[in-house]
Amino acid sequence: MSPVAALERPAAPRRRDAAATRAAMLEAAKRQFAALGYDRAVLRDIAAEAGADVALIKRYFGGKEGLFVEALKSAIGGPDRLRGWDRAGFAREIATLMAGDPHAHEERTQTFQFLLRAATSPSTAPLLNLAVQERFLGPIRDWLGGENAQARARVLAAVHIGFLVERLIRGEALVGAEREAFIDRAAAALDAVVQS
Amino acid sequence: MSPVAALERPAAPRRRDAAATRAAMLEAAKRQFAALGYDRAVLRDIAAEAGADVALIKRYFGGKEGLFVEALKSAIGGPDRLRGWDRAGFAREIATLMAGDPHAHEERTQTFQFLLRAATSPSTAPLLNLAVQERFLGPIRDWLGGENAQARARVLAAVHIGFLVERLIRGEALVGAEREAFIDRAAAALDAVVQS
DNA sequence: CCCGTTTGTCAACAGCCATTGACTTCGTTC
DNA sequence: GAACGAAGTCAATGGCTGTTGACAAACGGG
Repeated sequence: MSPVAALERPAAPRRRDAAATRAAMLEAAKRQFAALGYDRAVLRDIAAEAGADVALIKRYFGGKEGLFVEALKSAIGGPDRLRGWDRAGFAREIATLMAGDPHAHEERTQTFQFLLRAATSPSTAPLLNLAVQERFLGPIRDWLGGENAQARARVLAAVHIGFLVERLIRGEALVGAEREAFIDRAAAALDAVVQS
Repeated sequence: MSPVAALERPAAPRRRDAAATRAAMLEAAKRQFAALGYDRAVLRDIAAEAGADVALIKRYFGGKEGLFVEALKSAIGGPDRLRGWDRAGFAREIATLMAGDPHAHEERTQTFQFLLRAATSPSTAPLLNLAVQERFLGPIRDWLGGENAQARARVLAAVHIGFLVERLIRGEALVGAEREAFIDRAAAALDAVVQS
């Protein structure tokens, strides 16, 4: 019934490669967790989507929670992601991003859903908190510098998150005058935090 | 172990009253769903907290989903928080709320948590969309007034939600100097939107 | 070519939980 | 006060899902 991996020419079931299957499972996990949330995501389905067996999840990740943490880290990315941002363009760039681009946002949206779901689920919130602290708040704090960097980083993260959620709820991208107005306001809000 | 309804004098098991037990179950459901989310919330516990039996949930609400929807409606219909806010105090009030209060952060954030967690349940997405539009975006827009009210309302709602989520992830309330700094910055960010 | 190790597969288990229907008790009406 | 319906209780059942250990196949070095 499901169009999972129906047409994956069964003649070449992928040469045995632990790293590859591990990566495939991680990818599938990100998709499933994003779409369904932690509790509703089913290990069997994740494994199936990756073209692997459930038992391997235990072997490679220890269990469901381990898989989730690993997927979370993979989704958030490394702590050096902020490198190269400049203060001037930052606010408007983020704002434009959040207004929504009709194209090319598939992957980003998925990551968001993933993070949002993780945030709103009590079972995973502590895990997310840890990851955010290490890979988001810390780097942003350092990037901001100056006084009260920690608190400002918190606020910045909150505002950022807010735009992501709004974008997610809205569903479609903004257009025309409303889009311009939105970007202006959002950039102003972000700048208010970045500029001390 | 759990301090559910242990001390509800068992001598007076409540005179038979369908409406009352229904209401009690709804109240318990709101609490449990807010605290645990849809999936982790257990009907047995909800019934127990309401001092009723599980089977009645089926009879009165049709099932778990029905109970959830009903609880959501009930939560949405709560008091309107925007009434009486003035432009001057608004930002700081919200910011303080989001910093977290070591005490008394039960009732106030429960509804918000419930709504946020509900956002991840596909079956309630339309319901929630409507609620956000009617009870959040609409009032905020009217309250803001002036030019580009709609766009500004979007941004304001987004920032607000962002703080909610950040609070949810963070888990604990802020204290001391960081708390003060956070409130200041958050208020500034909100003000940047409110003041046209 | 052989053997140990890695990789992948299979089936069963065990716990949790919503659902369900039959049964009992209470309240009300005639 | 008898009978009917509503309110509440109880136990069992069935499905779902994470986990687990035993087994088979492939790989690679000696």
